[in-house]
Amino acid sequence: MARERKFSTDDLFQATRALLLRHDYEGFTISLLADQLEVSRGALYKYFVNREELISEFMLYEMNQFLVELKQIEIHEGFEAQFDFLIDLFFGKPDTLRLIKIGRQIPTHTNQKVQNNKKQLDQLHISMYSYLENFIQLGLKEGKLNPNIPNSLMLAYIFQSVTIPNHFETPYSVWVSSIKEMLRNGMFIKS
Amino acid sequence: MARERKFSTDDLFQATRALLLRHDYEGFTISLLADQLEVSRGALYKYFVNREELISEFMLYEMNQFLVELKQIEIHEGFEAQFDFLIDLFFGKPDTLRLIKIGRQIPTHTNQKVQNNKKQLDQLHISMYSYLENFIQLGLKEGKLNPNIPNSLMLAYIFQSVTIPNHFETPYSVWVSSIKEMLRNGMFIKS
DNA sequence: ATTAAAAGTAACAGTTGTGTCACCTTATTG
DNA sequence: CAATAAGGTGACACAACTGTTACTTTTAAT
Repeated sequence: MARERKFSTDDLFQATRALLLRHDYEGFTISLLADQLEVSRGALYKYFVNREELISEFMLYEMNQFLVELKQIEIHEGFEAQFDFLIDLFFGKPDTLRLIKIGRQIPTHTNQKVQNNKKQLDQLHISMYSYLENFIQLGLKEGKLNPNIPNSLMLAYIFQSVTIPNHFETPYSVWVSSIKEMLRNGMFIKS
Repeated sequence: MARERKFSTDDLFQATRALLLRHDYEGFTISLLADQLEVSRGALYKYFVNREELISEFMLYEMNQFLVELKQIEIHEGFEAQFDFLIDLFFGKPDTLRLIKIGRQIPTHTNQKVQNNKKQLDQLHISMYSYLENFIQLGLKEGKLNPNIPNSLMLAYIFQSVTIPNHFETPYSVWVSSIKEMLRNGMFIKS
């Protein structure tokens, strides 16, 4: 008994994704989204009550997807294998990592649903960190990681690595292995 | 024969600085600036023709100041001393590094003066990189740096280090020395 | 004291965004 | 084929910006 939709929920999320990546959190507008989906702005408000609700909803979707993939880290035996898996995962999804950062900007002052979504999102964030924390713990237990460096710092470097712009267009495989080398042994030559 | 100003050029730049840091490039508005300086918006337009011109002007000022300090790297003898100087400089001025990034967002589509300021700013950027490039070259010449890692990657890690949030509030000196350790030798234990 | 330049103001027009609403359109189902 | 409910539209009110302008205020020089 309903009219046919001009776009699917998937279309909606995909367009949201693309626009968030192109224009950042600020800069993302409902008008842009409506243009992208070729509907009026009014139509979009049938599916969410405001911008924040849409974005928080989208971020939950995105984050859940990412966690499914990150969970695969547990399949890999040993720290070295997990390290390689992690770097490959992150470099295979640079956009996802950027989105996770962008998603942190959702403001707190808004309706109940958004509050709730933000709470869930925080929970997913914590899940993500606990996977990574386990990874670090394994590395320490195997005596591979330097125990003097704070865990959060090691994780931050791994995260940041993905976002470093390859200005001089070093070939991808060289770039990635340079980053692994940098993370493993730093920039100094062992003396 | 002129009336006394309610704010100095220095006040203007200081307020611009604080607001850019607080609100980012987007988010910085002339209204906020006027409030901060306790003048009307109209008054501000006596000193620049638009937002972009103000910001580009400010960035030139900021960048020139920074380069004066960075130039001091040449005083230090040897790569190790320069490395310590650089880290200390960067960690002493985390805001300045953020501003330099923010300054990269000035749009290209605007008046001639802004175009010109942007060109000058690019020039200063190049100057900055050439100091850093010399630093890297020295490290390579002294056989201290790993020649397999692209220079731009090493510089990126040094830059990024400053912006890593110290979430768990590790004491400052521990934090900085952990970062030096990470940059020097990575997170893996030497085997 | 007059005057003119510089500094400052407040109101205005224009743009771009948000969220809402009455109304129209379309597909299903009874 | 009529009823109905979901999908969609365009116009509206509102807010926050930007940049402009006619006008007022202050101050130093003549």
